[in-house]
Amino acid sequence: MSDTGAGSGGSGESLLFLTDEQLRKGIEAMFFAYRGFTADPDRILQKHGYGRAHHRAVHFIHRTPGTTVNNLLSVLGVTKQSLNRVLRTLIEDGLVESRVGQRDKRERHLYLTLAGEALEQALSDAQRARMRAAYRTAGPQAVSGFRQVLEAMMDPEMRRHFAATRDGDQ
Amino acid sequence: MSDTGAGSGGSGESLLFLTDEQLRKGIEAMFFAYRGFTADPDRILQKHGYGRAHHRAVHFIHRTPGTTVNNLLSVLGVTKQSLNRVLRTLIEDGLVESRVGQRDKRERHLYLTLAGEALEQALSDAQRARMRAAYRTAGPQAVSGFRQVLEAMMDPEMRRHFAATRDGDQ
DNA sequence: GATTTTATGTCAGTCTTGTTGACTTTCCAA
DNA sequence: TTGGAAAGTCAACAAGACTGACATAAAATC
Repeated sequence: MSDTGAGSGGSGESLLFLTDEQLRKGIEAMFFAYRGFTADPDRILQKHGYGRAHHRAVHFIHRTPGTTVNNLLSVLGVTKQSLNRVLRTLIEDGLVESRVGQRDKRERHLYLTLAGEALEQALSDAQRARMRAAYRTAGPQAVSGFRQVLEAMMDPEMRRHFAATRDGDQ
Repeated sequence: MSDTGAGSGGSGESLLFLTDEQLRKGIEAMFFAYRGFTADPDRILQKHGYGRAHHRAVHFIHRTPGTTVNNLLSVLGVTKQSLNRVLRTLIEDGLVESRVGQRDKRERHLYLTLAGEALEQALSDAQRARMRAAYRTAGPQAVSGFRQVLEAMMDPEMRRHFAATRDGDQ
């Protein structure tokens, strides 16, 4: 999946003249778009007294129910102290359940409670709505390119985490 | 899960069948890619004792020399107090020069010094290198789509800021 | 069985960067 | 000329990242 998506073979395709100006526009596009990308969930989170860190935790626990703390750490790329602060509040608030592992009792497996799923739903609905609108505006061709460039921009380890889940559209 | 995004009928272009799963992948792609996007500058900044906020200020002052603090505020989307702390250190360290406005003496016009330009160069070189590599990997078709989706994802006000500068590739 | 490693959690302290509130200087308009 | 608005600064606080040290329990290894 990480091999060049250029695919269609022609060597003429590699004649990509990228001026610094074009690259700068790409950089600013990432900056401005990421703000839009987080704006809707941020508003919802604020009402609950949570931050982006909580969103990320909830998102990835939803994506991979039963994931361990260590797993989550490597996906999120933060320290355990940092994650722990977030998880503690989520557990106290009854959004996340932490179950001792059966095979390995040192591990804690994380699950969203019904309340946790409800918050995840609200957050991801908002984010998906924006993503869907952007996709619709840009069209299917653009969606494919969008994903290809983003994947190529990741660090290899992140790309592994990214590719680790089912997909469906490529 | 929630509503599966099906084409709303109508025009041929809207035959975009977007499952929640596909949208979730797009969301995660943004998350992971943004980390890669900021990783290289972050390493450079750390050596200088700066953070991302400094990078953003330096970037936009470079882009629009002579911009006022207020201008910068609306682009960056933070409070003036927050920006001020960053600007103060940059001015103290001799990377940014603040000149009192001629027409309106309340305004401060911001410029990068030679040292400031040097840091900007180092930061944007690193970021452009990654962007260029991603573009090359993904191909020209993908680059166009990437930009289209990102622009569609921005809030309208950010889109204005984004579109406000010269472009070159579209 | 003893030791080491691993997984997790906690406490304390620092740093960046966001926030609000209060203030000064400057401009402009009634 | 006076009062309000705008631009910018200073101070204090909060979220959330970090490091470092330490505790506990379980698994793995010797």
